[in-house]
Amino acid sequence: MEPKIEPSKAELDILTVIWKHGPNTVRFVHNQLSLIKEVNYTTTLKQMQLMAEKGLLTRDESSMTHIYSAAEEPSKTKSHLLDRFVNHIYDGSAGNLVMQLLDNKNASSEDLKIIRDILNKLDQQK
Amino acid sequence: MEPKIEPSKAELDILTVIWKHGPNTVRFVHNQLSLIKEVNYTTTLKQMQLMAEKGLLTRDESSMTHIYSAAEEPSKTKSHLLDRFVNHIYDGSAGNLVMQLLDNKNASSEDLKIIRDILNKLDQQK
DNA sequence: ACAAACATACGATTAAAATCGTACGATGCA
DNA sequence: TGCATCGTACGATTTTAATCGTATGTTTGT
Repeated sequence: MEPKIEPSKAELDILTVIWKHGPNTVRFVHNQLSLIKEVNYTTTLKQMQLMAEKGLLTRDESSMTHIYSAAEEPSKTKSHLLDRFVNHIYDGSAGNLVMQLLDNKNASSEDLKIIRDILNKLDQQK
Repeated sequence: MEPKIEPSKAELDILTVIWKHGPNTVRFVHNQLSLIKEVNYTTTLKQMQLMAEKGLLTRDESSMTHIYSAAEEPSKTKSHLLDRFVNHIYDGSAGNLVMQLLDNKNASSEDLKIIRDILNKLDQQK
């Protein structure tokens, strides 16, 4: 069983980059982060080193320039975060969450289609 | 325009109590918190005082025992948190979120019904 | 009246998260 | 070869969140 590590805010930013672009160097991640916030290179480096220690990332040290990867499948981590979110904010009810998502929010028609498709698929499975 | 204050973890715990039970005293909130975590009374007090300063809570000081309320409609705050969550974790796509919610997670049949109903309602509005 | 229980206020401390500066080894190339 | 560039390591600091201790006033019950 994997430890349920809660990535912090800054850590999540880094994970997001790696989720999106795949395993990469500190330099690359840092450049991406720089697009959305001002931060020192060594800060990103240190952060990623700590994340590797914690088990959020793994790294390949075979070449001098280390390559960092997400330790878990993105969907697994996201799923875990989603779970926590639903429990904390929506009292564990997925229905409540979706209700607000569709009611209050601007879900695109694509979103609606996707959701409908999923529901249909679930129907067929029964 | 309200300030978009990000409630911290501990603050969210407090908000959750007030959302659930309505405006209440520090003592009451503290007792509820004590059910899920160990914390000193004055810690809860201070936290709520700070939250009032920040504008997360309002308080009625007319009687000696102050009554704290959520400053915003729960749905508004939740909606804001949900929005941030979707943007951060699911790249802004509500569809992606729901997909995972229904695919990976155990959405109850009630949840599914709720979601279906919402979709139908949205259909009719068009 | 007065002690026990409960209230707020608030400074101080502790804990956790995030950032940065500096040292120093590798690499590339003029 | 030597210097600019890029890499990691790591201690130290800063910032933010969270907690607590103590002071002091109010209420309540006997």
